[in-house]
Amino acid sequence: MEDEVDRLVAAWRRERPDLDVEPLEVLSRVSRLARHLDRARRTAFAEHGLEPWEFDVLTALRRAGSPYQLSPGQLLTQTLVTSGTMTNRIDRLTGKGLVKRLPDPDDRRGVLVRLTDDGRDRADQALAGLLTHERELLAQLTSGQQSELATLLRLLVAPFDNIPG
Amino acid sequence: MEDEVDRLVAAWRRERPDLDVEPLEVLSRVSRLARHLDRARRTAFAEHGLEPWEFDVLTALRRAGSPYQLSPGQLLTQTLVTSGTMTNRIDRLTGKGLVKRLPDPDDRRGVLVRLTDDGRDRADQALAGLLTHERELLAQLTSGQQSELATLLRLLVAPFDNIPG
DNA sequence: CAAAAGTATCTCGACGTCAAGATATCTCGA
DNA sequence: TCGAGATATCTTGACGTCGAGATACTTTTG
Repeated sequence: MEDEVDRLVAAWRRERPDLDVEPLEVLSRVSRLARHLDRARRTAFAEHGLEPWEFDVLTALRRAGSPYQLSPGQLLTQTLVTSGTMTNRIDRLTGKGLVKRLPDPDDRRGVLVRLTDDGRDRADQALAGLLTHERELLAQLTSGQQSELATLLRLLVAPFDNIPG
Repeated sequence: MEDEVDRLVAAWRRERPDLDVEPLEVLSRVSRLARHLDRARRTAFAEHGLEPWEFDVLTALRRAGSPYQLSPGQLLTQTLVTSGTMTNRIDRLTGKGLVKRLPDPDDRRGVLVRLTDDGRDRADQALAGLLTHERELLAQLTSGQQSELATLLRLLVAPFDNIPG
């Protein structure tokens, strides 16, 4: 089965036969697949009335474990957005009743963002829905191929995740 | 070597031991790797004074082959942005002298966007630079592992690329 | 040939993000 | 204890994208 990257690589080999475009076979596929996944996730979350960014914030809190609260600072290191963006996001999630701001008892500069019961339920439901959709996508691969793929991808990601940057 | 996804999966198994989060082992790694690649590309392109979106447009024209021209409509299907965005991009690339608009001789509604000589050189240089950087990232893998990875990824991407959507 | 439908591109207003700066508070050494 | 610097969060203005609609032209239909 051919994909867009096969066509992309063929075009480059025609126009730039002097170049070795082999790296694109892996890395362009990673980028394109990620874009498709983003769209699929948007669809999956919409079934639960959530935007992708809402899912990101709610699940970060959910993973923190009871009582499901983190500081805005912790949230922005986990979600890789800037502080202005996070303030805006917390405002909107508060407006929807999915999180609430509490004063940090130990630091009067700080606040704690806590999941409401509704927020926790929505996060749990959206995660279950996401996993259902993702399992379908992976049905293309045998279980052995899936772990092979996970292992190879870990080799590529680990340098980024472990060397600060 | 452990990565962030190992930690993410461990957190979910602790908080939601009832769920099978296996799909995240593959698909979260794809998304995270893609995000890291975006940042690495931004850095690589900056060495040639280009933004990622500029690279996307210029290389689409470059791959079209001589005389390096496409309609705005063809460009927006290739780059997956909306028409308003493409108009804006062509405006800015024209301002930098990397492309120019020509009237379409066969359709007076249309225009053709053509690469200038400078634009073609910049696209060629940026592509070569990108490939150099990407080869370094892939040095983690043997050549055999790279083709294995490409094959597995193609299986996942192909359904998106071949079924319209 | 004329009207209707389709197509190509551009315009415009709303929105989310970022980056820089503002404010309030905390920490630590002198 | 006081002040300098660090820290946590929020505020603000600029920017790029999207999506809906406008405009101009082409194609199809009767």
